[in-house]
Amino acid sequence: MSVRVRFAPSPTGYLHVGGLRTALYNYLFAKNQNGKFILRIEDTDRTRLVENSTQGLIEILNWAGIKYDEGPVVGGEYGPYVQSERLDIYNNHIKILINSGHAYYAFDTPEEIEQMRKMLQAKGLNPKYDRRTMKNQLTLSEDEVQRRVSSGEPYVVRLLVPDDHKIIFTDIIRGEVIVDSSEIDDQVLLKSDGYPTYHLANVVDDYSMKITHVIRGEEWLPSTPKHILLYQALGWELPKFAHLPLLLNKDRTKLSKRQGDVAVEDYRKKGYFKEAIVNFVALLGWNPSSDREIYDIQELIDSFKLEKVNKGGAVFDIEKLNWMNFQYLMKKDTKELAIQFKTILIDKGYPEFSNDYLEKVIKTHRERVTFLHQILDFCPYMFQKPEKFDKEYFEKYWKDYSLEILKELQIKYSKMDDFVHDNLHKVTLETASEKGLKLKDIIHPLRLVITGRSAGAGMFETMEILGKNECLTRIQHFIESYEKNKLVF
RNA sequence: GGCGCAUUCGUCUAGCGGUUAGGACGCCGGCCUCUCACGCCGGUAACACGGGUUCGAUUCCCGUAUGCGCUACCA
Repeated sequence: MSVRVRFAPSPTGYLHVGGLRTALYNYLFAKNQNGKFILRIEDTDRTRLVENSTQGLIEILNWAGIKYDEGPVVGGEYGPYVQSERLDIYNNHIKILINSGHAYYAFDTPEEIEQMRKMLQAKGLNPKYDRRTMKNQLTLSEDEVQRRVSSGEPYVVRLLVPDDHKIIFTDIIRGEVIVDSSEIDDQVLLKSDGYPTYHLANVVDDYSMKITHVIRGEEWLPSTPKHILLYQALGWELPKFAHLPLLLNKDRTKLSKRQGDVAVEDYRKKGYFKEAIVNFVALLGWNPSSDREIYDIQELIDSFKLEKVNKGGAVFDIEKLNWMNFQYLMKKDTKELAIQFKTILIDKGYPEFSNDYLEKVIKTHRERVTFLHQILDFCPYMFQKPEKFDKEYFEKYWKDYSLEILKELQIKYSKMDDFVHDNLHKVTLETASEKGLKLKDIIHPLRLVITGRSAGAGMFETMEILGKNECLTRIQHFIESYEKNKLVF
């Protein structure tokens, strides 16, 4: 039987990085096994729906390169893939469960249930639904039940959980898990608004969509026995289960807002590459037992093994993500980066630079930043003349002879035919020797004049990229300002 | 509270009875150097605890502790 897995988010907001990892592991497993990856939207909670979030979910998944084989928009033979469009299917199964005695109608109001729980808690008992004392199909007469249902009185349908029954299942990641059914509440399967709960919809859909492996977050581990009861009640074969460890904050609580960004979209906006996020998140809770850290998506697919997923939660460490982003910044093709960078510049209102120029700037500066967009902050002087000059740097390196040398260089540079690194180095070094100075005695003041700052790429590389005209203009401009005592710091 | 799951350097992890417990991020130091970086070299730092099993436990079993999850007409 060919592998079929699904990612089944609720459209209640943005995709969480934990959700991204769940989706990714499903995807990696499917592709590794030559199976199908399905996207299903679980929108049965009408109160938490967030408009357009399905669209956002799909968009961010596409951005990350996690393509689904079946799901909303693309369709597939087991659709529809949105639960609110499958209500008939759930209702049919509810009827089957009621008729077979595995589920029953219940008519209690929320207040009555609340009261029951309080009473049980007061007695120190488990606040489970007490099916023997509440208003339901088991305590009411058949006629009464019929009357209430057909009169349109609100009702829910609950799963009749057997007493004292050990539920044992094997989780691919965790091994054998045993839960006693007496711990399990008579779960609501159909809500009074006519929508199914997660438990029912999930089981029915997984079965009818022929899902072979249920790969989901650890928070679902405690409800897996409920699902198994449902499979058994419906006489269905169980899928295999794999419960993924949680993603954690720095303080080891479940990853949440407040302690940093959790939406994938936030990271995208900050300038993280999708390759970095996918690579990073993939290695949170799993790795191919190798010393390598950098993997492209195909390599992840090729080496992915569910059995090798860790059991313990993993802290989302932004420092390592940053390092990984840097790795991809260094690795990526500069042509592609230049195109991206161009849009960043345009957004910030800069004039258009040639791709060739941008590529050169990127090549010489990317090793100094974490994000592509930071190049602009790091070397704004590559895109506009320096307006201010670093005072500390000036005071440290500008000597009484510096102006004289600068004027000499101005003349020498202006006579150069080939304004390239090696020639600039040669000419500048000659000047230094003539004056009995070291190269760096000249380079620092020169850097100040050309860039206004103390930090930057190699001076001669920088000058070569800026070009002869631009450099001479900047030197001239500096001399004028300096002599008029109009330098701005 | 009950139930479940987990526990190797600060963090991500390798390890599947015998290892000087390895790698990566971070941090610290050095080298390189025109600055800032990159890079290179080196350092720091871990098997939660207590019992077993065994010739031998990080590894297997049982407790304890701690953490997390679930305990909804939310998923």
